[in-house]
This record gives sequence, structure tokens and C-alpha cells, in this order.
Amino acid sequence: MMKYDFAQVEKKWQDIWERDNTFAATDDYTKPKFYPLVEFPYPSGQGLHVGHPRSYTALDIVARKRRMQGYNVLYTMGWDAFGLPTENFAIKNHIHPEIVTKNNVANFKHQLKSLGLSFDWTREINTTDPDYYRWTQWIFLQLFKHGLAYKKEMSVNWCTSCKCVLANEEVVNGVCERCGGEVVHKVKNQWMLGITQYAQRLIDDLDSVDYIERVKTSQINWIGRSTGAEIDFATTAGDVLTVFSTRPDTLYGATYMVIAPEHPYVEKWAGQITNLEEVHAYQQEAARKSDFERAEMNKEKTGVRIAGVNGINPVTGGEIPIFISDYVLMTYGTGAIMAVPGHDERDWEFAKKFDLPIIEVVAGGNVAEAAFTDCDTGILVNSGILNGLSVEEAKQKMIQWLAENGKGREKVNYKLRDWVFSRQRYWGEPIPIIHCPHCGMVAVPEEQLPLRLPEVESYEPTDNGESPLAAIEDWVNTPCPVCGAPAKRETDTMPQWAGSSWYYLRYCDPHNNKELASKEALDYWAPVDWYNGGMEHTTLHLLYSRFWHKFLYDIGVVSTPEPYAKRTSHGMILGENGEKMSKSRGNVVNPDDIVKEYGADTLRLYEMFIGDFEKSATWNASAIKGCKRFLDRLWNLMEIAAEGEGYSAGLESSFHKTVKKVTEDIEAMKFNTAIAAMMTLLNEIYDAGSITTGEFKTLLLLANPFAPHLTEEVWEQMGFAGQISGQTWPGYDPAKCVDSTVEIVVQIAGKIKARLQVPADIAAPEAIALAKADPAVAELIAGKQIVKEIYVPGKLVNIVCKG
RNA sequence: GCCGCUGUGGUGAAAUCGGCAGACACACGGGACUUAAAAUCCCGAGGUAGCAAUACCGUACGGGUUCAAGUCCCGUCAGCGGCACCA
Repeated sequence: MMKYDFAQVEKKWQDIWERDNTFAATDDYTKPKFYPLVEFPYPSGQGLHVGHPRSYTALDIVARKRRMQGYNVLYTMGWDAFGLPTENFAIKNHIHPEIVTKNNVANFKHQLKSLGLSFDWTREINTTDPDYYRWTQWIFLQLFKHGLAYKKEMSVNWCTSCKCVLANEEVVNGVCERCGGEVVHKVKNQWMLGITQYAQRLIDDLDSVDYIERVKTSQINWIGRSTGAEIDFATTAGDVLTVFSTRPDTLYGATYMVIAPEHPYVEKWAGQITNLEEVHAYQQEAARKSDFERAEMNKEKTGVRIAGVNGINPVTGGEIPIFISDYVLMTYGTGAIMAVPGHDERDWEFAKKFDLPIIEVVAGGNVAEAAFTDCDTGILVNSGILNGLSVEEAKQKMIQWLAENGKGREKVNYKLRDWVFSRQRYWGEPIPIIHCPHCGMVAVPEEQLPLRLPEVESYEPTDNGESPLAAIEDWVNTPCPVCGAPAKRETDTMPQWAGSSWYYLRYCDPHNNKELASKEALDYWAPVDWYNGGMEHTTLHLLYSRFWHKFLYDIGVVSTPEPYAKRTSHGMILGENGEKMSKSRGNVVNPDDIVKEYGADTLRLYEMFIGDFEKSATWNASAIKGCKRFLDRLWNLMEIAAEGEGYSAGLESSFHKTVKKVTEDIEAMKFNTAIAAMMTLLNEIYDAGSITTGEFKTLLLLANPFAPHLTEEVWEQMGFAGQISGQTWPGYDPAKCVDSTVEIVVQIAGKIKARLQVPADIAAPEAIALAKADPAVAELIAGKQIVKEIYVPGKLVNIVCKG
């Protein structure tokens, strides 16, 4: 018997699959479809990481199995290739980002092909391809036309190191998610996308999709819906200061107010404020602080009283002071609050520091010691019309009172903010807008798309915060498409999240040059049936693409309100030391090395066997050998396989059970136990010492999604008809998955005392009688009173005695 | 601080509904083959005591429910992830 030469065999089959387009999806829209999706990678210079194949192999297994079950499967790959690392590499090495991208893609593609993934490579896409980003720009223009893309002067997160604006989602712990650089606030004119208009639908429609629970929870928390009321406070300046509160029931306990440092009323009240200098000084100090500093210093409350203007509590009529403090954010609610120190921890802290009165309006705690925030048990006191009510009742009554008296209204707020969409960088999709002195902002006519990136001398971002595109005069200057007057192009580009917000739609019809995809293709393939990806994309990519999809649904481009029917997530693969793999920690495992030493099938099998797919797993170089051994033993079955379609050596029910287990486990993402079941069966076959060719075929079919190269080769060498990837997935007979006799245990008061072989369908009285007849059991129960007898079918008999 | 998840041998982990804890592997020990090693094959193994049959203990910790708890309930501790002055 020839030893299994994985290198030669894997190359052979990869070439055949490529030559024959074996895994291409067909455009036969009458067949049942299955659309699995994995997140397309950013083709970095470092190449593939062993984390990538975990997700890709998992859905490859599902895809291969579903193809064998008769589905038309669309499983494909592409490149999310715009982005900063490529641009930075280009700057440093003076190579065009397009060339860098091309090289990286070639490398990634070569690596992926060596893993035997059954992608339909005829549908490969690249977000930096003008034929692709043409449609990214087209979607942007539709958003613009519907008022969902707009420009706004606002305070944005500015990474001092990348010299670029960041979305809120890209700021982590006050620093830049990508480079760890300091993030400061900068007031800039930015493109924004109105994702907040979709906030409620993004929450509600989670009920209609099959996402793992933690993804749903994270998205709901991120969107951060709060219900409460807006309340209008008259001020002694003669105007009205509106606040948002989730606790309108505590209005009688509002003893002061606070506005955010950026609140416009400071300027409005400038004439009345008697300590304006002090207030301005505080504003400047707050503006200077970075997010990181604000987060660091959040233990200690700071603030300045606005002297000369007071608020008037609408229910008590009493005058209360107004403060300016950075614990109130301009970006949430109205940028102003009513402070109820008795029942809000932050207000309590602030009141203590500034020696402000604390009034108890909800009984149940001790407001001298701490804020009492329990909404379930508290009863309203010192609150006029609300006295004696529960918190919930009081909220309703107060909202009603406010509405009736014109002092406020019910209100829902979201933490989610509109998406800061512009970047001042080169390597992104140009925003297709022209600024005309007469017509204002004008869309580039759709027939002129794609608006291509111009050639530039330098990709270096500028210190004044302008994109490198701003320096290309002959590109920037262009006539207005409406009036023909000299006008200027928008020079900001889109963030990396743009291209990835709709790529799954392009796979459906990737070569269409008339629309982003044909309606027929979209109606057939969408939504994605199963999307697997990392948890890190939950509040970024996943939320953004749901938003874009809903918009495309609203304008009739797609026919489903959600892009992904099902979302699952894989755990990270950690280095051998249990830490996250990184160059600096020196614990990175390169998949190429594993493929070279053990072969792709072994790598695939190992990554699926490593543990619970959803949990993070620690790489273990020696554990790979077990998977290699399994494949070698599978290969060596060729030596003992004997002609015959039936079952040999009493393995029939084992085969049926294994087919059932593997079939079900693949769909449940329990790849590790599916593999264990095949290992068990293989051990049984070797124990039996023989296998028929019929049995061998079944085992090869089960193993094929996991180890496609080896199983193809064995199939061929055994002379079985056709290629294994074109065969039908094996079925099983549920009746044959159960044994005719089973071993049950006999317990006395829960402790095992005997084991019996009984018919599987034995009735309870017979089973108990048999148990009592067992000599060991009989001796133990002799002369005792039996209190209880339990029979669990196929499992055990438990006898409970007294005395 | 809030929300979510997790805690099982030397290691990675299994264990539909509450029903034989540790499947399947790795590493380890012993043996076979070999001049030798690798590879391969066979055997062993949760802990304690015992030559053994066997007994007792055992799923982070403390309680509870149950004939029966890794699984359910209450409390505690530890770790991981997310959010974090969002009124």
C-alpha cells in the first residue's frame, strides 16, 4: 500500500476543481438554493492567519454537504481591499496602493486555494475594483437623494496619528481602534449617514432573524433605546431649557440642572451670565480634553455654576441653579438634564461635591447615604400629585400631566448616533458629489459612475485635515453637472465599511454592468442563509450592512428587509501560550507551514476538531497529529476494503448512527463531535477488521466535506463512479439507529449496583423485575421495604428502599 | 458599575429532556516490531485506599430542590467578552 502523499494529491484535486469549475453556482433559479457567507478578508501584507480558515472551513463543510444534498450553493470569496494599512504601506514604500493590493490579493488567493475551499471563484469580487465601487457610489447617491447622506459641521473623533476622522464605533477606550493613537475632538464638516432613522427597525427586526443571542444583545445595547420624557424648564432668562429624562417621576426631586459644555445656550445667555469668564474657561478646558482623558478622569465630577440664570421646576415652581459640566454630553438627548441627586448616582455625586440639596422623592433607600435608584420597589413621596404611586405609575402620570400642561412630551432616545462617513484619505471610494457655488451640493450623474480615484504624487494625509485628493487641481475642478458653472469635487473618501456593507449582494450577480445585481438574481439568492463571522463586527459591519440593506429594501432594490437570515460566530484561535496571536508576541502560526507539513485536509480537520466552534481555542501543535493519524487510517482502509454493498461484521447500526450524528452536527456547527463520531466508527471498523466497499463509500462521503482531497483520491483509486463531490449525501434509517438490546444500569438509591442487557423496548415492570432478580441487587434489597421504583427507558432502573 | 458568557482529568474537550461524568483526541506510562530510532500496532490510566474484587471521593466554592444534579434554583468566588458619566 502506498503511503498517502498529501502534497501531490491535494495539488492534483485543486487543479481539477479549478479546471472544471466544480463548485460554481448555477443560474438555474428553479433549484433550491443555499447561500452561505463568510466575511471576506482585508488582504493585508501579512497574509493569511490560522484564524481565517476556521470560519472558511466551517461553512465550506456546510456548503459541500448542502451541494451533495442537491442545493444550488453560492459560496464565494472576495477582497475588502480599501483601507489604511495598504495606504500606509504605499506611503512608506512609494508603491501605488493598487499595486500593493494586487500583490496582497494574489498572495491571499494562493493561500486560500491551497486549503481546498469550495469557493466559486468565477464570482470573486474586489471592493477597489472600479466596476465594484461604481455601485458603492451609486448606493451613496441614493442615500444622498433620500436625505440619508448629509453634510454637517460637527465635533468628530480625530485620530492624531492616522490624521483622519473616526466613526464612534472606531474609538475604543478613547483611542483609535486601529492604531491606538490619541483621539481628540475636532469640529469639522463631515458626511454623515442617517442610521439613527433606522434605529427602531434595527432593533425590532432582530425578532425576525436567527442570530445567536449575544449578537442580538450587543446590537440592542449598542443602539441603546431609552424611553422617558422631554421636559421643558422655563428659565429666568425668559426662555425654555428642554431636558430629557427616563425618570420623569422624580421631577419633584430635581434640585438643579446641568448643560453640556458645548450647549448653545451659553452664548444665548451671555448677556445675563455674571461669571461668563469662568464659564468660558470651563468650556475651553472641556474642549481640550481628549476622549481618553475624559474617560480617565470620570471619577471626579467637575463643573461651574452659571450665575445669573436659573431654571424653574415646572411642578414646584421653585428656582433651581444651572451648572455646566462635562458629565453631560451634547450628543445625547438635548444636551441638558434635570438633576435628581436623590435618585441618580451621578447627580448624587455632583450634589455632594457642590453641596446641593438632596430631596427624597422615592421612598425605600437612604438618600443621605447614596442615591436610591431601584425602580421596582420604591414608592413616591414628597411629590404632590404622585405621592403613594409606584415608580412605573408615577412615570405614566407625570408624562400625562406634562402633555396636558404643555410642559413636555413622551420621548424615545437612542445611544446610536449617525454614522460619520467621510475620511480624509486616499485609498477609499471617492464620494461622488460636486460642490457648485450656485446649485450647492450636486450628485455626480449616475452615468458618469464610477468616479475613479485620480493618480496622485503623494498619498500622505495632510495636517490641515484635507484628503490628498484636494491637491489634485485638475480632478477637483469640474463643471457643475446642473448649471455648468465652475465647481469643485468633494475630496473626502468613504470609510472601509462602505464596500463591505453590500458585497453579499454583488456575489449574486458579480459581472452585471447595468445594475448592482439583477432583480432576478437578488430575488433568488437573497437573503444570505447563513453568515458566519467574528464578534468584533457585531456593532460595526453587521449593523452598517443591515442599515444599508433596509434602505435598499425601502427603495425597492432588494425584496427582503434583512440581509442575513442567520448569523453565527466563531471563537478566536489563540497562540500556544493562550494569548492572542500577534507578530509582537511571536506566537503567530502560519497556515502555509501547517499545509506544508501535514496537508490541507489535516489543517481543516484539526481546526474543526480543536473545540467548540463558538469558543476561543488555543493552538496545540502536537494535537494536530491525531487528525493526521485519522486521515492516514482512513486512507489505509483501502487495504481491507472488500467488494460488497451490504454491511459487514455487525456495523450496520453504527453506520446509521454515525450518518445521523454527522448530518445533524454539521448543521449545528458541532464539527468537533461530528469528527469524533467518524473517529469512533473508524475505530470500530478496525476492531471488526473488515469493511465492504458499500460501507467505505458511506464513510468517504461523510468525511468528504472535512477532508475533500483525500476522499476524492480514495474514491478514484477505489474505482468508484464519478467524483465524490458530485455524489449524493448519505441518508440513514432512524429505525436502524437504535440497538435491539441495550445495557441499563441498576441503581439502589442512585448508586450503581449492577448492569443488565435488556431488549430496547422492554416495558417498565419487566425491567424492574429483571433488576430485582439480579443476585447482587436481590441481596441488597432483601428484607427492605421498597419505597419507589423508577425505570428510565433504555437507561436505568433505580430502586429506593427504606430501612 | 451594568449586561452577557464561561468554570469538568496532566491538556483540548464530550455528555438532546435532570438519568452510567470524562466519549473522541493530545500528552504520558508499559509492551510488540526494529541493530536502533521514527512511524505503526496493542495495552493502561479521574483521585485516594487496596495484590485484588471493591469501597469512598470527584464537574470552581457554599447551600437547596429531586429517587437521581455537570445539567434546575439561591448565594459566593474566579476568568473572559461587550458597554461604560447615554440622564
